[in-house]
Amino acid sequence: MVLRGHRSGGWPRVTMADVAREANVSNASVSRYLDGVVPVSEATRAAIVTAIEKTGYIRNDAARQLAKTTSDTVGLLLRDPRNPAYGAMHAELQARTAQRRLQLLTVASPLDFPEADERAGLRRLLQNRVGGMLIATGVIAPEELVPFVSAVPTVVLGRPEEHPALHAVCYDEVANGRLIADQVLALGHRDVAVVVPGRQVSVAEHLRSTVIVERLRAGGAHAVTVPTDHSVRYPADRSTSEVVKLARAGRVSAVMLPTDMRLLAFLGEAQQAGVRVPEDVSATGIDGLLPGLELLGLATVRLPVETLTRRGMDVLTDLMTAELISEHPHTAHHEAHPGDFRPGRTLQPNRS
Amino acid sequence: MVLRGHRSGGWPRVTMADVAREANVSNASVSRYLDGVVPVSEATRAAIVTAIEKTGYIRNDAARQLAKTTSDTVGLLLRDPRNPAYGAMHAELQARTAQRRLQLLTVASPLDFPEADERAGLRRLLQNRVGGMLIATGVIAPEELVPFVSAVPTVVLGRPEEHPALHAVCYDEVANGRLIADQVLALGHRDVAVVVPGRQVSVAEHLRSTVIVERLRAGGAHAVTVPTDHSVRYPADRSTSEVVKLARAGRVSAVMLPTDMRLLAFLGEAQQAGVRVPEDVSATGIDGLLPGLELLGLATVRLPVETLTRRGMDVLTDLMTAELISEHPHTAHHEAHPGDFRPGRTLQPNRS
DNA sequence: TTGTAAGCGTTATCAT
DNA sequence: ATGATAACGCTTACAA
Repeated sequence: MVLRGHRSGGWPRVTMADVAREANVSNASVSRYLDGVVPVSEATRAAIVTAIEKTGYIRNDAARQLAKTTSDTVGLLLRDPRNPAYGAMHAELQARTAQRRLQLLTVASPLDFPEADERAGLRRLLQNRVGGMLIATGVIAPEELVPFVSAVPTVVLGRPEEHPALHAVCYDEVANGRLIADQVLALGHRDVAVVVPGRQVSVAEHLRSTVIVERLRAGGAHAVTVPTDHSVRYPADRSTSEVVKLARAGRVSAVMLPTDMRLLAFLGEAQQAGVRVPEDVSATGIDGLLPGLELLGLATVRLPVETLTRRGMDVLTDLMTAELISEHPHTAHHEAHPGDFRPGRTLQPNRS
Repeated sequence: MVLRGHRSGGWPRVTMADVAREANVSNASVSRYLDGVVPVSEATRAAIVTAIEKTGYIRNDAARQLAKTTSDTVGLLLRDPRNPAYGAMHAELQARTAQRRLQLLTVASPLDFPEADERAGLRRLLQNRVGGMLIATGVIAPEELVPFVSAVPTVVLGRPEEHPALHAVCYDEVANGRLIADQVLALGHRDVAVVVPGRQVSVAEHLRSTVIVERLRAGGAHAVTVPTDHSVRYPADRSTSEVVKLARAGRVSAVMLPTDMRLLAFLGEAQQAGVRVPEDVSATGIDGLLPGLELLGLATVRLPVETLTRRGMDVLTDLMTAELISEHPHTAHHEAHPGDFRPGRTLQPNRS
């Protein structure tokens, strides 16, 4: 499909030259006025302003980007807008970029073909010559990311990243996993089911779950792992039914899931199967970002989105300006931010 | 802040000319190969492919856009990514644009300064010379939209729009309001509180609520309206406490809110105030898009996002191709899609 | 099928 | 402070 763009239909596009002619000044003056950094005389300013009003001129960003070799657009690769955890991140980043007078260009990757699409999304961002990139908890492997990173300042956001060439501001998934595992242990649970997504599903989820399992075992509990290769789409995949089955059989007194969306899925299936939470089995998630969380009484860890996005933007802009002065640190920046445990009625002392 | 972009730091940018030189062909051949529509000989194809591999070339989209006067990017103005209703829309649209080999450029407007920011967002989209625009339930007035619309094919999405110059694919808020009001009436409620947001908060919400009020009154019920000038941020604004007060005083047997997020806020405050839902008062929302909906048992109307986004993209691409052949319909296209009532335990027969 | 060259609408350099 | 004019990297007639 070939689509005609802006030039079509309506009036012929008005360019900067039109404005200049209308205002009886040079092209350059208009450009300078628009930039606002070099001062122009009051007379020309006035002429330009009215000319712009009259013509309805809007600056062509493509031409601008081509002429400047710099960009004030930040690219965001976003995993799944449907998931409130990413929605919150998107909203936060939007606000923070606006604050810094930067643009945010968002590319979302549909859940269904993550790998291929994240690569394509990355390319699209690069084609747009973004000045910096934010990778929000993608599934793409670090090695694949590295070649891109040499082209543009990039910060991996949210997902734990140890790669020496990738700057990262992430959730402290190790701390988070321990935090909630300790709560479960403290309440006397000794037989616990844990859903463990593969790392190709989500690096973060995989890490959370494995940490939880380790911690449970270190604490003397018996942890039953239930693997899954499916994304957190609600409603659920097979691992959920698996866990419900374990609960119904009384084989576990608690069920732990790496995200609140999965917890929701579990609660839904449990309800249908007649398994009561928390009477029959306790359950926990991680996120703390779902609207309605408190009403449902989800026991979870609240991720620090606000801190994450703030620090992420800090690091990225530092990087972008550092490149400006050709200062290349050879050690990538890594930082991790733990969340807070949020008690909820889905997690109760073990009564069995 | 001045930020250096792509050109900085890493290697000097490789251009199409570099690829052409490497492959011993002309610039034009490379361009044609990349476009894929005009065939090139096998020999040149092979040479180009290896040259691209070797150089790591990535096409500069700004230059491309400048040279073509058309764009295959669709701009999306999105209200609030934190709200699952918009998150769902975003995800859907992402998938649908990808399907049509179009790009989706998203600009989100933070809740706090809707009016000014939506105008700015629109400008940004236009500066990017998008080939089409999707306005997802903004708050900006139709009159303000019209001048932009003459520049680019535009479809208003989700929010009810009657303006003769604006194409719109929206939720049938009248049908939705009636649908749920009828349910409440049928269950014998005769004293009902309705939260009514101002139209400057949200055109859609305003309409939903006023329709509900009308319908209730037409059905012989007494409707208490509680106005609000605040956005649907959870937790709540004063109108929520107001409604809780009415419920506690026993002045109403049901409370109706124009969105599920508001319903959530109400449920939260009610719980804290010791008002039981549905024992003391029934409550309804509209959306049906919250994850965990069924668990909470929200009585609501499920909005048809899938249909909306599909039709929206249909209309937009029609418009974009119609402009191509200079065919200008003088009557704007309007269509509305009703949702489905979803029963939930928050809505019960009136027992008072 | 391939190459040449004239734009596309800005910004930036260098005079003035 | 302002005005020419050369990039910027690509597409697309038009020629060959």
